[in-house]
Amino acid sequence: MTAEIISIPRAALHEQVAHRLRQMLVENRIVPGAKLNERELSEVLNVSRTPLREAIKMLAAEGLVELLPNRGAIALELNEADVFNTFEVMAGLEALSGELAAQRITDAELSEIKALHFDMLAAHTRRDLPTYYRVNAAIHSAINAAAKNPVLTTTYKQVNARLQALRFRSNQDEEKWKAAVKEHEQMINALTGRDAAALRTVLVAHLNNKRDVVLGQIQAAAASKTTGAKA
Amino acid sequence: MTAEIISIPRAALHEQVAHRLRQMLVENRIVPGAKLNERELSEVLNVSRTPLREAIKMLAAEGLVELLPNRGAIALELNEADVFNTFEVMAGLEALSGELAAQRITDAELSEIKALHFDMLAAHTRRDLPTYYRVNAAIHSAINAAAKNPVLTTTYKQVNARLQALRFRSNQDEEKWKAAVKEHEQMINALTGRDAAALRTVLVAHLNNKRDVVLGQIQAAAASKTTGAKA
DNA sequence: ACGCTATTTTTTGCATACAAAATTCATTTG
DNA sequence: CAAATGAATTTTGTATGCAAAAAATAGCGT
Repeated sequence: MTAEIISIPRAALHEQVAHRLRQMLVENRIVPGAKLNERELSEVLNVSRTPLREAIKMLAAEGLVELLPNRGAIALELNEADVFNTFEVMAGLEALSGELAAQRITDAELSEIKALHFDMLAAHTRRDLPTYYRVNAAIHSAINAAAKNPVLTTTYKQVNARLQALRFRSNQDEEKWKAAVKEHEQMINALTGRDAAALRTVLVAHLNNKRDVVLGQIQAAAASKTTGAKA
Repeated sequence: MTAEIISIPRAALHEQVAHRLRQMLVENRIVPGAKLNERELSEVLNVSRTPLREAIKMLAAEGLVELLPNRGAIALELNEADVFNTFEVMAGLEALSGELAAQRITDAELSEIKALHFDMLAAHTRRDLPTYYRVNAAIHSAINAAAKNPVLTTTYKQVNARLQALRFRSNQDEEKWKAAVKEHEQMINALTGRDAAALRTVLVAHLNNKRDVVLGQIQAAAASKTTGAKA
């Protein structure tokens, strides 16, 4: 008697393809502005064009790719204004997450976030940026989860995904990094005190700073490009 | 010489289909929970199943339909918790719209909103609910536009679309209607004074009341259904 | 040599065809 | 007669084929 042969009726093909494309976009394996060639992708992903096209339509609705009539799809390309606007919405969604989380978080959830906070401090102390990024995202995700609103979570993830692609791996300003860690401490305090208003304030400030860092990097990248300096 | 035969290279078929399906869903021509039969719909819409399925995938990504593996798609069905959560997010998005609008609105935009406000008062005085709804939506839309953030507008529309389907045509409580109009007056005042904080407060309260009205109607509908009373 | 146009090639968009899964319906059996 | 089983039908999911549009290329003239 084999235990559970029906491993799991794995997700539909178009779902798998959408998932893999999302990864490729977020990891910059498909760079912003790049064309999504259907024949090429269907070969790489080993599926026919039909489920591939269905997946691309989903990504378009999610705002990860742009559909050009009769010219296929291209990976989302954000100009400075787009980044600014997207961060503005993210700040609003984070603020809402924080407000609700402050009201609804359980002690267990709060403990876990505090643990993650120490993980983050460790990563910061080691100047381990990748781990810092990962833990940082986990903390924001945990706050969002504590808000206990699936609609908010979905909306948050969808908008956030558009920004993931431009998560520069380059080290950010040491001073700003310190400030970010400081803000995280304030977040923990606000959460512990179940102070919704305070958490909103901290999160909005935090997101605004994040926005400025990213915009600064974009401007720096643009400048080095025009002057011909290498990355 | 015929004037402009090439009217406009009309949108791709899957876009048209998505648009029409959205309408059918929002207007409750496809009721919540109903199956979207592909053969049936492709006959009604006079397209093959390929662009139809692409459109359905887009609607799924927008959250207007739910995809059931190997069982097609069904129109979004919201339980009370879903409605509550969706309104919670809408309140956050409205609040953000208001905050930004208070900072960025032009005198011309403000004048137009004031004009719409009078249209709304007229509709209220006439007890003309359909017009009231239309103008009401136009005002909220105008505030959103005044925020001048396309990402916010898109997100707002997408989440709001999920609630459109349950916009009951039934008359709401007279007292609550009056309260809603009162809130709109406060909105105008806050906008005129460019008072972002005040507008946020009013809009959140306004959305919470809207939420309660809708939830009340859902509960009433559910109750009359179980008791067998007719609508 | 350069720019413009015509032709080929590629690519997208839609329709159709086929396979697999789910649903329906009839039949059988307790 | 009800429940269960199994075949027939319907429906979804994927692949392929074909037409139209866009892109690339070659040819032409200046």
